[in-house]
Amino acid sequence: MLNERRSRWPKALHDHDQAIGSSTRSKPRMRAAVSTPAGEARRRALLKKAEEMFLMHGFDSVSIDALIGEVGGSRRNVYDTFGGKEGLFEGVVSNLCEEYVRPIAELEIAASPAREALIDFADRLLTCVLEPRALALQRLMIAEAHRMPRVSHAIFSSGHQRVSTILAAWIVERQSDGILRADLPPEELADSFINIVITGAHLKALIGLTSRSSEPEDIRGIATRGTCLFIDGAQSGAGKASREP
Amino acid sequence: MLNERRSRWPKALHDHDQAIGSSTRSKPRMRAAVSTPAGEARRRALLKKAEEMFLMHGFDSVSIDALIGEVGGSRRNVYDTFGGKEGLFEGVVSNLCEEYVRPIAELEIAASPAREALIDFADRLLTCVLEPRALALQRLMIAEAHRMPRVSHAIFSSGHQRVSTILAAWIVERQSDGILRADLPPEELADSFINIVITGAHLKALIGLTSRSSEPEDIRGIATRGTCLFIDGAQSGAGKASREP
DNA sequence: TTGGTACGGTACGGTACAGTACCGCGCCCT
DNA sequence: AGGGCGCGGTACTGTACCGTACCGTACCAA
Repeated sequence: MLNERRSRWPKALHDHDQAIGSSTRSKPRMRAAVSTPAGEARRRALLKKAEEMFLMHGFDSVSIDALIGEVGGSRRNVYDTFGGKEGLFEGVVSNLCEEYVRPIAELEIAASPAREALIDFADRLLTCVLEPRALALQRLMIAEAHRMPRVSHAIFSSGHQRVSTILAAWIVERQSDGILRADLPPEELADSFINIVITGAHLKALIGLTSRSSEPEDIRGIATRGTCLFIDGAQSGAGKASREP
Repeated sequence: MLNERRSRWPKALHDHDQAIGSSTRSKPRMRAAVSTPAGEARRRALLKKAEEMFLMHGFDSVSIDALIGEVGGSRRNVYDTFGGKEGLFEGVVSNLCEEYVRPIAELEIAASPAREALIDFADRLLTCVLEPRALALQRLMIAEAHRMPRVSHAIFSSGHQRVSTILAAWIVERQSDGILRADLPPEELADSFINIVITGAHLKALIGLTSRSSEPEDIRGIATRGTCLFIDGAQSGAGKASREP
């Protein structure tokens, strides 16, 4: 039916790995996990190069032969270390996700002044999101969503959820300070802010439509302009003529 | 090196197709273009099924055998009619692009009242963009951007450019009416509007993060809320405290 | 009727890849 | 020093697919 390489792969290596040292048969050549420091170094080298190649070309277009040709070593080693191509891919994606999500989860917003705090927040968030590796990872997740739907979903929603929560908490306080209008729920304001400031540039960059953004000054400009418009619409006292029950 | 099936394909069929009926040699079995009405019907059936399968699974994961298995006929016919798998793909994508871009290019905005006109515009635009087939096409373009960068680029930029132009023209008039603030360039306001109202939902839908949007009432809600915030920030008289030279 | 044409079915050639088996070398530990 | 283990290199097996060649058949026109 469909191409979908995976259909050819046997379920080996993980269905009957009850014992390693017992060796009831001769020697099934089932090498143990990484032990040697040299092995660990090779493992890291494989991961590093595989990461680069997967990010650049996607899962299907990278063959283990090509990887071996770049980083050296033998195919056998890849299978023993990662359990196959998918295992390698999962290792790569796992590392990348952690690397991508951490700085976003650690973002904070200064309490005041509101405008500068928001601009700064948007600036740092945009910088995280528009990082070339981050963009490549997200393209990879979109392209390979059918292969790992859970992870693909998680990486986007966790990032967005986290940011939205941080921002909504900050907005609640600004609302009680009387700085931001209180007639809109903080979650909606947070999402609007993200949409205004982040998502446009994000989508353009994902698609590759952007000419040369992701330069720090461009990011600063996007953050500043978006924040201004948002504050004008969200500050206390706005909404006199445009809201209806 | 890399998988990239295309590297195996010869350049045939389009490099030396000077004459069809001349047949200086015996019979190279180069069948003519579609002539029979039955042939046309089969051609359309092939396009239709190929479109569905490409949209669902992407280029690489659809084999001509699978297509033939679904729609009947022989592989030979596909090669004679479309000149190979890539020709078939281009035909599919070409049809889809036209179908996708036309309603967007035909969008218009009522002159007034501003709020309702914007909401209505956003509503119709969102409806176009969030159409399941449109989303599938865009995912396909993202996934296959390396195969047809020109088309992939064009479909996004033409849509965005067109919308931005329409909107900017409308904004200019509202600015001269004194309804919208005139201290910001209309293009910037137009892009901000698109970001607020369209892009967030668009990106979420592309990624598949959205739970059940693209229902008409959801789209209406997104359009309404986004437009309200935009108008509050963009209407004349806003920006008293947040802009700086 | 007869010849040609359009088309379906099958087989073939060629390529690429995943995963496995086997051989042999060098290093480390005992 | 010696044996085992880790590991690289190569060959092999099996699968999938693209593109083409060949053959047989149904249908249409002269």
